[in-house]
Amino acid sequence: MLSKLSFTEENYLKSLYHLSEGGLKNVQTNPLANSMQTTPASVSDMIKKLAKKKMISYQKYKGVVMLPQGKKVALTIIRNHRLWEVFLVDKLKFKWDEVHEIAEQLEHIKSDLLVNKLDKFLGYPTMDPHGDPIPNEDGMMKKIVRAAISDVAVGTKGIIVSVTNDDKKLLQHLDSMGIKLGSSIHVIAKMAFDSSVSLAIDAGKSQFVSKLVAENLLITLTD
Amino acid sequence: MLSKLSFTEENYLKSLYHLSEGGLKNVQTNPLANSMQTTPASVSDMIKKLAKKKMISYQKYKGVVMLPQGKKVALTIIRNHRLWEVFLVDKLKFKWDEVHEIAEQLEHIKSDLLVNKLDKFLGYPTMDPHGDPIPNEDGMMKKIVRAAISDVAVGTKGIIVSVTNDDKKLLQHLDSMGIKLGSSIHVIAKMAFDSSVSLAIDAGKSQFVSKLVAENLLITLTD
DNA sequence: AAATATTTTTTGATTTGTCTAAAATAAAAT
DNA sequence: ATTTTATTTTAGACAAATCAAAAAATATTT
Repeated sequence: MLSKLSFTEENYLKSLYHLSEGGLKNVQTNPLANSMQTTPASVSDMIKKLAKKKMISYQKYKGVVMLPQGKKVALTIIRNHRLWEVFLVDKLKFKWDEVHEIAEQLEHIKSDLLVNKLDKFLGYPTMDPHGDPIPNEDGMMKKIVRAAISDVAVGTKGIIVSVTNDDKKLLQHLDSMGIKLGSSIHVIAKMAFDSSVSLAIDAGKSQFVSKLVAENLLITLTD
Repeated sequence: MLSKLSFTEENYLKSLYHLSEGGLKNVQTNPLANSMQTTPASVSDMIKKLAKKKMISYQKYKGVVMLPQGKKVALTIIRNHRLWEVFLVDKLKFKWDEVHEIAEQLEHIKSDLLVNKLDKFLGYPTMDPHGDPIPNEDGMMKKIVRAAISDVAVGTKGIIVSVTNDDKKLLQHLDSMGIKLGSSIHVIAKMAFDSSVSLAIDAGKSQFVSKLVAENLLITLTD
């Protein structure tokens, strides 16, 4: 049985998961303290507690390695977070940049049934509004390949997952072309002359975007 | 500005609101301890803290009176709770009686914008799945009207909130007709002959119930 | 009004998460 | 191989929320 974890413990495991790149790497005390916005002393204390609960293993002065149970908890929290973000954006019409703080709270609601029903309600999304993959109940997630449109070959298809620039004028420009997060993209042609790119947006007729725009649109490749 | 309150403090205020019947009555330590499933000693401690934060006023040994700020907090929590319950039942298809625990967690998520967007998404409901009224942003709620089905006019719509008889045979009978707490009811017709009533249950096709059954089913009127 | 019972508060302890300052260890530089 | 620097841990303390047991105040009974 899973011993119940506090919000703080869950957040430590989530941070550890990210810093260890999915549990692959060893994590030191200082980076973790930095990531958790706390002191190395507090991290030392918490590490001992998580080790006692078999979530991580560690040797004094040698850093932390995540154990399977700890990874599982972290992936559950990440799954919760990302599903709630989809809910907030798709259903409640939040902007994609307003949802993080609220999802930080919602991710700790404890009920597997709730999250699974939410998943179903949302249509089993595989990606959150920031283009990050959503783990399934078993912690599996699709590996996502991201690239700027300026970097991919002609013929590439993908989905807009990020705009790496929040200039109001750019966002307005994209809006007027019908480009938004989640839009499907087909790269039709690239002009050698000025590096502008011809795109089909949501299977519509193709339009040109400038080199600068193409550099700021990240897509995930769909096949 | 609202000083931030802990989950526990919010729960105390919610309990106080219910026990004081909306802030009208004085509340003693023991009933509050009972309601919070804790000891009188803990209640004494917490009362002092809430008084210091101007949520309540109290005199030693004389019980607690809610102050406007405390009532406001309590009504916000109650609003959150009931809106989330509507979400869980209407959107995620939880059963009526499965939602309380999860709503107890969700009610403490701190974001006014979130709750107001949820309210809109749900179509500004005025009642939760148990037939209790949902306060609006200003803490106002519709006064709920309850009546036996035998007493209401043809055309009335409502939600089953109580069965005033716990005879096993009645409960089995209701079950076989798909009538349960939370079922929505539309009174289609009343027979003068035997005072039996024709009901549409959960917008299904109409069925007859006897005078005796109609007298034992309480609904809250929906419009 | 005194005795008894009930209710409430205080006292002192525990747990969780945190911190600062000091000590211990490891890594880097000389 | 020392010394210096950086990192990590320990020690001791604090605030929040809790509890059991003892003390104090109030209510009720006789």
